[in-house]
Amino acid sequence: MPHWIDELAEKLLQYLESHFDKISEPIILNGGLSVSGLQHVGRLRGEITLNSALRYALEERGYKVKQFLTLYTQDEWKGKKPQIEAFDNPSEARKYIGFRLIDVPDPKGCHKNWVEHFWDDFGGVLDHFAPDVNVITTTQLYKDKLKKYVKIAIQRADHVRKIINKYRKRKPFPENWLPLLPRCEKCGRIGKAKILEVNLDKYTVKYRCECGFEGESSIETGKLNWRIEWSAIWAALGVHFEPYGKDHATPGGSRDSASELSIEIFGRAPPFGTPYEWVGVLNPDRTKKVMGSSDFVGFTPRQWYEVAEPEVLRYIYLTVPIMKQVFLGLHKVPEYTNNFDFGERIYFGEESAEDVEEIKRAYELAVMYNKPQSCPFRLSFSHAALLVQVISEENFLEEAIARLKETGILKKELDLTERKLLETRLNKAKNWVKYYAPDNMRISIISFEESIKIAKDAILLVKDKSKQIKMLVDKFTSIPWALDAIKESMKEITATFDDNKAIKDFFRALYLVFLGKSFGPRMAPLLTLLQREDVIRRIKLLI
RNA sequence: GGGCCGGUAGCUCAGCACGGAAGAGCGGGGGGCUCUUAACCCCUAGGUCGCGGGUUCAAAUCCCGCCCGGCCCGCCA
Repeated sequence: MPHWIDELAEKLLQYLESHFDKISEPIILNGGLSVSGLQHVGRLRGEITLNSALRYALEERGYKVKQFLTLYTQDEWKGKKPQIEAFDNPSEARKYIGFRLIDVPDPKGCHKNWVEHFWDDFGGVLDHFAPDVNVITTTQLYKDKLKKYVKIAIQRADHVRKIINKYRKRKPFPENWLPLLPRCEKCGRIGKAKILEVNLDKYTVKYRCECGFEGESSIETGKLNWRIEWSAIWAALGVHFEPYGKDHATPGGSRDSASELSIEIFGRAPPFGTPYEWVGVLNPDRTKKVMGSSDFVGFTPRQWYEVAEPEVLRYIYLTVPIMKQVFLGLHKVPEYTNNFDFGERIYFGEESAEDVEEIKRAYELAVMYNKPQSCPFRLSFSHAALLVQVISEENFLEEAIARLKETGILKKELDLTERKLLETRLNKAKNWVKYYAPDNMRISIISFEESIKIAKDAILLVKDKSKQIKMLVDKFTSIPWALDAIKESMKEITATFDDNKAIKDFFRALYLVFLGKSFGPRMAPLLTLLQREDVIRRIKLLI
């Protein structure tokens, strides 16, 4: 069975053939986001990943494609509780209620405004999740491409009204209503003013605002009503495809009405589309919550990018059917990465499974233009997470490679691509350990005081070995403090033990004294990272 | 009132569009690795496939009804 992206591509091409005169190129894909708050990772699902994968599929079929992302920056800032609380001074924040998003100041003062502040954690890393996305704002569109369609909408206001009123039986708009929300120049709020007169030649609107101010402002600073706005954007950008969140998908909902307006008012077939399900957060305590921008629930693409590879997220989104809920938690990055690696091995035929074709395609669409030539060496994420904790900071890539060879996990020389991939993964793992790793995956040396306490138990494991341990201490005092010498010394000691059980107990005792638990990373490399004196005084506790 | 998604092993889920002896990963348990990792390798899950009907030689898979959970829309953008 073909991947759903390919099915979508075929359907889109059919739709374009039957609803547009011919398939005009480039094919325009658009997505839309209102920057009402936290720009979470869920918004990468439909508006970014889906579109970019679709784009890739269409390009494979020989079409030119352009991918847009429209930011709804002209929308009203509603001042929901979490939005207000984003400010240090909530009472002051209330005065921005009704402002356009673009006019609300940055609550933290580090960017030009609210939009730029919250866009940063999404837009700043967007390239890594999908290349060549043309990001535009409605604020900009109202100054250029949208003007023509704003005029049409106003000229055909009565027709617009009749269509929209079909969808709002309870509160129909009155006659002489215009689909325009002007911005008051005095109080700064949008959509609070009654329109008195529109001058399309000057492109201005006279209004009387709720605040009492009567004035005239440029239509550019206001906006169209939502449904007509959506269809106007389609017309202005020439959109052929746009996915939409499930909130728009209800029959008779905003997508349906916008489609009708597109045909009736702008004489243009609406874009093809598909609804998509929202994404939720999965917390380590297993509670779940749907991600929400203005509710500030979720985490951002930047947060993902710090601890995980972007293609891993793309792989998730491309594996799960688009109408199914997905819950994501950053604590599960190792698992997600494993799944991605699995897909990669399937793709390169290193492993077999059922439904191979779909897995292969999901992988291909996840990596797109960054596909390696052949199946690269991959270090499992959880192993990487442990490894980064026991190698030194500087030169960590070389050290990691040496360690991996030593333990037999890496058996060949890495090429440049593989080195790069490994380096990336180690870096992600390092951050992941810092922020999200559960305690039992953290390796940390306990204090000497704790060591003394725990030694009482540890010593029971090696109670008849004090002679050998003394010998070890002697060796440790005299050898050069380096990996090989440490390893040699330990081998010499354990060689005198009677059985495996004794060796195991010996190591358990060591782990207890250093880590406070009876297991841990390979001991010798760990010891090289510690001070000789510290190692010796702790081992002495076992005598 | 309308719409979507889910209910399969302790957990996360795959399998259902083309019905044919209940699956994977993780966790848990056991073992291996001339040296010790939660790396890597091997073994181990006996679960009313939400419930009830129907179709069929055969249903987790198709049809009908119901129950439970999560979510969206009901005229904001």
